[in-house]
Order: sequence, then C-alpha cells, then structure tokens
Amino acid sequence: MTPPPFHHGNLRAVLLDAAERTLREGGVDDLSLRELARQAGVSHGAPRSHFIDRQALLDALAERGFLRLGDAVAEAGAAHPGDLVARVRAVATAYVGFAVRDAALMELMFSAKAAGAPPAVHAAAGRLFTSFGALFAADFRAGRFRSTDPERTQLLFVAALQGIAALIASERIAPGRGEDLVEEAVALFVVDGAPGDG
Amino acid sequence: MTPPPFHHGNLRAVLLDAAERTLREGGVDDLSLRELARQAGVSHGAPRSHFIDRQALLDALAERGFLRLGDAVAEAGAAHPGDLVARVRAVATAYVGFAVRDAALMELMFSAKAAGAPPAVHAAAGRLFTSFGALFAADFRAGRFRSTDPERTQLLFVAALQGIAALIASERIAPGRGEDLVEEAVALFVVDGAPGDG
DNA sequence: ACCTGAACACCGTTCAAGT
DNA sequence: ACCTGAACACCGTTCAAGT
Repeated sequence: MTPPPFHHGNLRAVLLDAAERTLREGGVDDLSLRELARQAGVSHGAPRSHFIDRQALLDALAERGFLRLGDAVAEAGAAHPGDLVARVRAVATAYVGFAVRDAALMELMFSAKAAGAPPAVHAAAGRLFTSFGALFAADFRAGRFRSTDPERTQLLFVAALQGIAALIASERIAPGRGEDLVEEAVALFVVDGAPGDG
Repeated sequence: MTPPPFHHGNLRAVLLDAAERTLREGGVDDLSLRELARQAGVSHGAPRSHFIDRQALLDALAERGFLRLGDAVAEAGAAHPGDLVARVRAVATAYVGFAVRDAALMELMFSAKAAGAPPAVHAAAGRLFTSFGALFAADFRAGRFRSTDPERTQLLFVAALQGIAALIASERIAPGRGEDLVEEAVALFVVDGAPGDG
C-alpha cells in the first residue's frame, strides 16, 4: 500500500533542479549524489541510472548553465536594436548579473574541469560565444568598436565581462561596483560610448 | 633503530610544497590531507598540527599564490621604466602566464571560497591589487590611459587579464591566443598603444 | 528501463595517548 | 609542541537483485 516512487521518468530533472538549488545556496563542494538522492526520496544508487558519476552531473549542470546564459545574452542583445551603447550595456549587465546571481554555477561552467568536457557542454558553450559575434557583427563592420580585429575584440570583451564577474564572485570588489566597471567597459570598447578619451 | 621522522618542524612547508605539486599535476579535487600525509611519510593525523582542516590548507595555498603573483607582477612592472606600452605588456603577460601555468592554483585563489577568507589571504590579495595602482599611477596622471577614472580603469584592466586567463584555463581559447588578447588589451587601454582606433 | 540495498575503498575530522 | 593510531560519519562507485 506504500505509494510507488512518485517520479516517473523525471528523476533526472528533479536531481538537476535540486542540484542547482544546492549550488545557489552552498557551493560545488556541497553537491553530493547521495544527498540529492535523499532530497528526491530515492535510494542512493538511483542517480546512477541518469548520471554515470558525479562528474556527469556537473557536466549536465554546466550545459544547462551555458544554455541559460546564452538565452539571457541573446534576449538582452535583442532589446535595443537602434542603440548600440544601450545594447552593449544590456548584454554586459545580463552576463555579469548571471555570474553574480549564480556564482557557483558560473565557476563550475568555467572551471578547469571544463577541459575534456562532453560534446553537449562544448556545444552549449560554443553557442554562447558565437551569439556574441552575431549581436555586434554589423556594428563592427561600421567601425563602431575601437578595434581592427572583430574576433579579438569580441573575445576581449567577453574576457572583461568574465573578469568583472570573477572579481565580484571572489568578493574582491563589491557587487555594486560591477555596474561601474560595466560602464567603463562600454566607454572603452564602443567608439563615442565614453564620457572622455584621455 | 628506525629513524625518527625526518621532518623537524618543517612538515608544514613539506605539505604545502606537495600540495602545490598536486595542484599543478591534477586539480583541487585531487588534494587530500591523507594523501599529502602519506607523501610526507607521516600519519594521517599529523597535518592537523599545522592545518586545522582542509580549508586551512587551501587558504594557505591561496595566500602563497597571491604573494608569488604579486612578486611576478611587481618584477614585470619594474622591467621597462621608460616604455609604458612595454611595461603594460610585460605585466599583462606575467599575469596571464601565471594563471595559465598554475591554472588550478589561480582557480583556488579566485574561487567563491575566497569569501570569508582569513586576514592573511585577504592581505596578500590586497597587496597584489594595490601594486597595480602603484605601477601606473604616474602614467594615469599623464593621461596615457583611455580613461578618466584611474581606479575604475585599473580594475577593468585586471578584470580583462583575469578573464583572458579564465578563457584559456577553461580551454575556451588556445593558450597561444592569449598573447593576441594581451596585445589587443594593450592597444585598447593605452593611448597610442594601438595600431588603429576605428 | 529504472530503482533498491549491500558492499568496498576512501576521505575529513576528532581525540586520547605517546614523545 | 608535534605526531600516532583508533574511531566515527560521510561519500563515490560497483553490482547483483528486484519490478
């Protein structure tokens, strides 16, 4: 008469959701397959059916993270079609904001363990980075960025955002300072996006 | 007749050196107090005398990392007293190079766990960041950077370097591309350090 | 195909005891 | 002051067995 396990084929999603919550409240070190199984009300061996080992769970989390971040960036990039400065600012804010809100997930996504990651993770990450290119390609052709090499500048821009997020996540600077640095980055990268030039 | 333990008061240093090696060959997850004790030829409880727990070992590693990186940056910054572009390039290369060679250590230094770190770690990190300011203070006053706010620009510059290192460490870009991005950063931040401006 | 539950090796941490 | 060694709780992983 005891009810059957109430997850019918969605245990994988349940585990991932619980893992994201744990990641947000604690950190990567708090992620335990056994604890997740406990929260889901299944035996400690059950996750094995969906994740071959702990790393597979981490990879799945990273993939979902890249997909979510890619969506956030694409959405921000579509918001201000006519205003380049506002668009760059929106994308930068979305990127840094995601990294701040989900610092542990972001750390997971960009950890050294991403090396040799499964194809799905690599694909999701690639989708994010190429979307940056599509957002500003026309503006690069129009010479609205302080650069001669679009690809280099795009990477450097992403690197700057990534670095701002890292400084905030490691509490080297306060979260509020992030907006200042985003503004400084916009001023630096975009021609005429700056209050001053020297 | 068995020899006494051959570490007389330097077990702490022996453990830290072994930990740095493990960090370089493997990753943070490979760091085990028991394994380090084994390598040092002491009992598994011995490290307790020098590190209250695993986190204390990690903190000590982070502190040493910040000190080494601070030295490397200061040395690079003293190399080209008369040539700003060369100096900025040297500092950037030193920073990114350190992050690439000791990727796992760098990740440890900037991990979210740096939050609430002991004063020694915070002090070592602060020493690094303030040294950046001292290196370029005069050049900022001379208006040789594309900026109106020296502190913001310094932070953004560090963020860019940090981001370049992160992209390389996570294998999002090849290590060789790091030099390109450093060059692009120099061109962008330093007035007249660029091949082109639009 | 998915889940259970026992088993094994490993780890961090604590602590009384030795020198 | 520093190290030993037993003890405990917890974890990842494997695997035979159930449904």
